[in-house]
Amino acid sequence: MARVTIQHVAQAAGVSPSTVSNFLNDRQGRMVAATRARIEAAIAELGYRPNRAARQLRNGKTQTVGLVVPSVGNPFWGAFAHEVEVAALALGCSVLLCNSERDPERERRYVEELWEDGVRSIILCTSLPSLDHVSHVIEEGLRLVTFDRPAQPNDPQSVVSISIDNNVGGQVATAHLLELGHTSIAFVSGSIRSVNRSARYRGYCDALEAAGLSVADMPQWTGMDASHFGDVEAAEVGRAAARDLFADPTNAPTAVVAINDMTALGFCRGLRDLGLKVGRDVSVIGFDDIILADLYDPPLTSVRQPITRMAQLAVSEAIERGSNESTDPGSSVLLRPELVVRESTEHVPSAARP
Amino acid sequence: MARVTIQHVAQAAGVSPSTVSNFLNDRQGRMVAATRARIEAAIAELGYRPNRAARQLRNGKTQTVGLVVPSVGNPFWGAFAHEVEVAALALGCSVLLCNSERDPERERRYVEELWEDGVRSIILCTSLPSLDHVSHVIEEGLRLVTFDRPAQPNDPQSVVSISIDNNVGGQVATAHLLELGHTSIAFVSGSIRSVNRSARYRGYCDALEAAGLSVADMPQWTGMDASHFGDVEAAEVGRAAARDLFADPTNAPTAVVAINDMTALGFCRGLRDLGLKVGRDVSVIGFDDIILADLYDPPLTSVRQPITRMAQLAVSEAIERGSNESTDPGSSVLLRPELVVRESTEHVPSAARP
DNA sequence: CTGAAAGCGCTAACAA
DNA sequence: TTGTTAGCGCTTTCAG
Repeated sequence: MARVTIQHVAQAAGVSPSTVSNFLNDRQGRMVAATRARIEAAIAELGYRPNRAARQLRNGKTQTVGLVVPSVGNPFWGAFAHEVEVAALALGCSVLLCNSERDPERERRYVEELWEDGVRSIILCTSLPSLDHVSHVIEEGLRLVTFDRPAQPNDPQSVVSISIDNNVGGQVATAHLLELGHTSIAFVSGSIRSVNRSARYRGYCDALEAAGLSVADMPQWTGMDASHFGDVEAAEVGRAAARDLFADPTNAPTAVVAINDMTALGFCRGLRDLGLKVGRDVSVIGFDDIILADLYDPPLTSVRQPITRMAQLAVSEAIERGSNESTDPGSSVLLRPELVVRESTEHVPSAARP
Repeated sequence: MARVTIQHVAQAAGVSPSTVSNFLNDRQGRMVAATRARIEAAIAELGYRPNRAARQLRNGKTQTVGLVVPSVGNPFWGAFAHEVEVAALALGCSVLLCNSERDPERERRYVEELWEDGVRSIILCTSLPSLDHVSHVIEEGLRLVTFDRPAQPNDPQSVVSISIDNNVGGQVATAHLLELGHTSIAFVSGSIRSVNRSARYRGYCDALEAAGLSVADMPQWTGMDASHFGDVEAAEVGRAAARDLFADPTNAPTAVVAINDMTALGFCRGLRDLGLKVGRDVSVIGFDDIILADLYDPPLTSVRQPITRMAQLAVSEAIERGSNESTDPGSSVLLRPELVVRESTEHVPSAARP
């Protein structure tokens, strides 16, 4: 059977194509109930489904929302992508998924391509300090929602940001360790050259200082070089950090704040390589609270991001704004992270006490 | 600046639009070198990019490949989606991602919608015994590649399947446990109502029988009911299985083959709840070899699926077939799984020996 | 070897 | 309140 078009529906309903089009586009006020009913019936009977390509060609836009994540290979982003897809589906949209590998150039290319393909709403999971690489598209009218990156002073007006308050997250994580009696706490991250990471780091510093401790006195791990930017390697970073930090036992921390759960898990693995026991010997706390945090042995203490809620927010900002104007453009939504205490953090080991 | 169309290019190159179109569609034999060069120059100068919507409207197809996975929330599928995206990118295609939650109805709807939207190539990660729910679209010309589901006798001719040989996988896993001296080996799965799962189960049975053991003598876990079909809950399944199997210690296994790594990890977690130690007390083996298998404590023995290779195959079958006709339609590619031995499997504990 | 013209399915002026 | 019409940007016969 051939494709059924708006013409067929019009014919079957005894009206003109434009009336059907009006019907389809929620301008039903413009027609009398009987007409509406006839169109409805015709659509149902013929099993008509509007052709997206034609619609897009005509309107210059899709019903698709673009989602650019660092990498779905990382369980956190996989879970987030999943939530985004669920939320978008509820609003009748599909999701075009792209992995940026945290490469600014790939981010730019993807955003541009999506734009060229008629995608007018993009959720960009980036944490680059600047949005310059995509600002020209924003100026043309792209509705951009950044995720995991609070708004920065120089961001274009129209951008909305969804993220947790990473500074608070860093503080909460560190404070938890301090309360357990730790005074030698390292911060482990592949690179803190991104706004959310540096916010977490600042939270860590703030908490330390509030406790009268100096960051300079903490065991330092200078991380891997910037070329290891991908999220797939997050676990590798943690593992390397464990190896390096404990190479000199006199300078080894009793606790660690990891930039995310994958890094934390990698760190735990590294500890294991060294014959150290997570919790008993070294406390480890991560960020994100991915499913695996609870599955791990020992279950990992983590700072939870409420991804379901965040995905809903991101999608509704991306899709519905313009019609709803629910949030002020240029604003940041900063959700409160939640500390989930499990067994990877324990009181400072007695041997290390004064 | 306004959109640059094929017209502009034509004008700039001093030719007609149709010539440019010919150029674009690799019919360059139809024009003299000088013309070609002028068009190339014009495209470069104007920064022309063809409009996909128009192209699609005209051709009735996209450059997009649809990917339907059970759920990117499961790290295995996240990793696979990532590999697919990489492979597609290399071929100039984008990926439209859909989560079926293993619901046949959602699978059907997604496949239909993708088709309606002009997507002509779909990688469907399903393990439903029948493809009936999408066969009408296949008849209309959909290029379908199934993943994780070997071809079945009644499948439409044109379908190509990519998967590992799950039967062999099940055998290898079980044989490994047998070699370690285990004789009480349970099989843990949420449901084996899918072709790949039942193949793994059969492999398990085969190996047992080859060793002169009877499946009926093994501790049985009858799984959760079919409503728990999602991949997100895989870990829950494992955890529940551990609780149930060890409720009656006289009937507890010394080793377990889990249907996948997430279930295996959940099982390990369940063991921990019971104060049992993975490896020492109970050996656990999973399937997939997700990144986390190596990160876990103890690192998980697993049957690896070569996802990078599989993703490449799936994408090239989905996109390039028709031009290439590389593989016979209707065929199955069955890759060999690889046993990765780590520390979650050990010799049968002495207490359990005769 | 290249150009002119028709039309894919839909929408938004504008007319009636 | 509904119909007519003119394209959106591209490809593809069919003439030149």
